[in-house]
Amino acid sequence: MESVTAATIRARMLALVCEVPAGRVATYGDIARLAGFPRHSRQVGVALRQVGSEVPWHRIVNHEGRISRRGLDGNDELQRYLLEAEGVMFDAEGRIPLNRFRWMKTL
DNA sequence: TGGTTGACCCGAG
DNA sequence: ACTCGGGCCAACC
Repeated sequence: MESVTAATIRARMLALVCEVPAGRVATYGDIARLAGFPRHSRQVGVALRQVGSEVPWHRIVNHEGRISRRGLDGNDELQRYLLEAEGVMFDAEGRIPLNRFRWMKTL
């Protein structure tokens, strides 16, 4: 058996992010759970931070359906722009209705 | 070597 | 709906 390294987990998470189709979103927790590490949701954010355009990072939102803030930088506005361009809609509170847009992985 | 931070989540009250 | 506390751990001082 091969040992499960941090790099392995990261690669697996990123692979799952790539599976999220346009017009749908997934939460950090969803990705962590699907990767087989239910409570490692923070690591999804860590992984996405260093990745570039090879991964649709904008389809990942927090458990409230909101765009997670990164403090500085206006990339969160870009994220909303990209999602709306794919047909994802936000309510008046700036949240995405997860019951409608949440991605459910199909076998 | 050790403490703090952070693109998070969840249960309990 | 909100607060509080615990969990998790790579990255960064």
